[in-house]
Amino acid sequence: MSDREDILVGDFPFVPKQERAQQKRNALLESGHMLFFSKGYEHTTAKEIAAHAGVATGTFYRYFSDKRQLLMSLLEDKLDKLLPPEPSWLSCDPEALLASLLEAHNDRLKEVGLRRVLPELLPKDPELAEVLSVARRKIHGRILSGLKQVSECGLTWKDLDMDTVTWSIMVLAENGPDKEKQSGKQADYHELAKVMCRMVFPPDILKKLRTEEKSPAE
Amino acid sequence: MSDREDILVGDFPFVPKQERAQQKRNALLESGHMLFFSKGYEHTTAKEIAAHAGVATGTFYRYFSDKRQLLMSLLEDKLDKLLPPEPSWLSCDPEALLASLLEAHNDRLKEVGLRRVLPELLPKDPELAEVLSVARRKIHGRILSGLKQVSECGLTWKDLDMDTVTWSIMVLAENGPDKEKQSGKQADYHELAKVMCRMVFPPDILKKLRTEEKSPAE
Amino acid sequence: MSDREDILVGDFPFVPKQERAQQKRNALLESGHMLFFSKGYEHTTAKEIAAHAGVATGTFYRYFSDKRQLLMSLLEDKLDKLLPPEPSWLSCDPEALLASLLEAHNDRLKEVGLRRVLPELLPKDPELAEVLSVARRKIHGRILSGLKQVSECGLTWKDLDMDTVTWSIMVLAENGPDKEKQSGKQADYHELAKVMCRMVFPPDILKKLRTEEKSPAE
Amino acid sequence: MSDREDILVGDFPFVPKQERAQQKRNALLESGHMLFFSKGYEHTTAKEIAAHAGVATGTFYRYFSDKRQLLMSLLEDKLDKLLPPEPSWLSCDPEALLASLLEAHNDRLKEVGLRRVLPELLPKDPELAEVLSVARRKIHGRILSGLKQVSECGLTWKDLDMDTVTWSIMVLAENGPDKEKQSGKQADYHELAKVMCRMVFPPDILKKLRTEEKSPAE
DNA sequence: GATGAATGAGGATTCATTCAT
DNA sequence: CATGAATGAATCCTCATTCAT
Repeated sequence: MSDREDILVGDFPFVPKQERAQQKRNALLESGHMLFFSKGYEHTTAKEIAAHAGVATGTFYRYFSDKRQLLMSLLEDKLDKLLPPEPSWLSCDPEALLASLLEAHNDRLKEVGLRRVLPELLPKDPELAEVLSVARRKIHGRILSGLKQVSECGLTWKDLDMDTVTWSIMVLAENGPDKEKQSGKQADYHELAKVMCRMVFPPDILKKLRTEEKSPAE
Repeated sequence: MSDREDILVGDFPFVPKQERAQQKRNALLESGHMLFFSKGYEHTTAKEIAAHAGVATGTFYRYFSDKRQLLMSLLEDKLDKLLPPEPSWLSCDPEALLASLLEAHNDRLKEVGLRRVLPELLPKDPELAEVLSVARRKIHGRILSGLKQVSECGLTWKDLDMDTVTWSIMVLAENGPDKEKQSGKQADYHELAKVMCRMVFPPDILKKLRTEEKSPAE
Repeated sequence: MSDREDILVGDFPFVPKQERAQQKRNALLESGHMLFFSKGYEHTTAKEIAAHAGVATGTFYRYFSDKRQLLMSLLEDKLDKLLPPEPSWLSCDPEALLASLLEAHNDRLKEVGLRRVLPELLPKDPELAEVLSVARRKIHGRILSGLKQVSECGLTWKDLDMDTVTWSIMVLAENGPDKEKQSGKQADYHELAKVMCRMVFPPDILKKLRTEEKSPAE
Repeated sequence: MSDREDILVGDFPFVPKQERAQQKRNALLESGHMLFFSKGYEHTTAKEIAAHAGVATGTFYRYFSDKRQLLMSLLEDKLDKLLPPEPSWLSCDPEALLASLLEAHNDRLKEVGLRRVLPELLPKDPELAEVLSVARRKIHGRILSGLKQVSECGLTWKDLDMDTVTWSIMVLAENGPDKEKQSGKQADYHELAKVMCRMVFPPDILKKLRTEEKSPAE
């Protein structure tokens, strides 16, 4: 890939094997993702994935031991990207924070893509279930840790269990945007953020937080 | 079927054909339900359902044209039972009301059983999606109508959109109890009810409601 | 069946079992015939035959040991009816005779109905093949015997083998009328009769025969 | 593929994929042909065909979408080979000509092999019927065209319809040789040729034709 | 005798996975 | 390493036949 190499070898297969391989692997992952999402896991054949990725059927099995493993690789990829950033409610407008939390949902569209296939597999695949469970616990933990910070400052409802609140936020965020077609009635982002904030902050405190948040900027 | 006959023949095999047939049909529905729930739709074969119901493979096809049709029958059965009763927040302790709403979830265990298979099929089956969508709209409408009553009395938060609140309640109720295994962290009923109430009522009004509710009993 | 019985029992199930049974048996045969003809043997189910005959599935098996046996019964019925009458070429206009031979084909429509299913079964069923073979030999024999009469009078071509001629007539008659759709070009009855006569009689003899034939009537 | 290569590599497994595939496809066609012929279409399973061709069940479906398609391919193959050569009655002994026409029957054994399954399928499969009809029309046309030549020279019977004669020849040729088992009485080639000639030529003309035909050779 | 529900073997077809080239 | 043909187990579904009522 260095200049010299280019000069020496010209255009000859200069893409290192590794790189080519990675390309193929990724193409397969992409194809798998898209096809699993659009047709479901069982209805997607290895042949299709390979064809869609532009490789031969057999090649699929050079990169993945089987269909399931491709799915697992997909999960590893995606689950990491799902982890929301450690939220710090105090440093910004809480509603704005939730905006980002819900915006993270855009990337979560992909996860939902995976959620599409999970119900199909979870009961048959305890390992998969475990992987997923771990991921959700991680997310839960991160949200909870943020809530605890504000909670310790006495800024949250005293009578609500932060654990339950955390769980509620998570569930609402997960089911929010794209479930619209199922419910017929879609939740709008802004209103949803307000409802979530209400679960966390008493109205007066929230008002103060939103005001203060502007001050530091001054 | 007359009284006398009953006395004379007791329970002797006189069950009418129709009844026998219904029994079998139900056995198949039951088996389908359980197997779809525990193994997923795709992983359940007609043969298995039949075997589990104690009949031969061919018998399955006497009662259902195929797996999908069994699922649809299951849905028709269950969806009706899912409709929560029109809630009247004023006539009782709101938290108690939510208790019942969440308790209705026990029956909903079955629905959740179905929900288990729905994500697997919804994208592939627009008809199914429509059926489900109608059902959810019905539920949403019923909850919302209850909220509007209290809202018109000025008892709810003025700054929250009741539609969004309705949707949140529905989602939380749906995902509540049995998702525990996926989230690792389970929501406890009582706390969940409190959170839900907070989305609807300002704390002082809720207190009043709960107190008043006792008065009539006095 | 006696008068007295009629008087005694009035209108009560007075159709003797035997008669009722015969009716059903015939209904089944009819239905079998029609369905085998229109859908083929393999594609016709016992259930269909029964339904079409207005009886229950099980009843089918009271009258016939199985589907095949119904077919055999059908054959016995039909094959007899196929036997053409002993032809006597001298007693009438040969072409008129062939008219009747070919007209007998109208009734043979039914046989052709059977021919429809035969190719399907012959290779699997040597017994059936034998039955059919016997029938064809019978027909062949009868035609041949007629030809021999005129042949012995020296009225036929001397250089043709009557056996072959017989066979040709039979084949042409069998494949004649209704095969039209397959050949696209249909044979017309009258012309076909002329061709057949040419295989048997020299033109001058035929002319004489047709003239003489009128004389006796005078 | 150069000469040298051939010499060097000999017959080493260099058979191109295509060739191997063709081999298999042909094996399947062969097996299908033989089995359809010996057991009938309905009684032959895809599995059997595959087994007989020495491949696995699934392989069958790589080459043919289903049983029916294999049959259609068979037809395409065979029907072309069935077309008899344009006959020219004047250039040779008519009976010799018919010899060849009937000898073409050897290849027709195969077609008859197909005819074996056709009656089974024709009524159920209009497309198949059409294909066959076209083929028969072609054959009919070719025979007729030959007859017209001699007819225009005034060499044929004046009172017979050449169309009907054509049709008769075709039918006799088609049903000739292998129907023996059904009729019990088989037509012998030579005699059959004589009968056919009689349908076309008056005896004296035929004699002349056969004599003339020798002169040119002198 | 009649009924029709139940049976289960059997055929068509698909697809994950392997392996010779 | 890539290829894609081959495999054959597994599924869906049908239907001839039986048998309890």
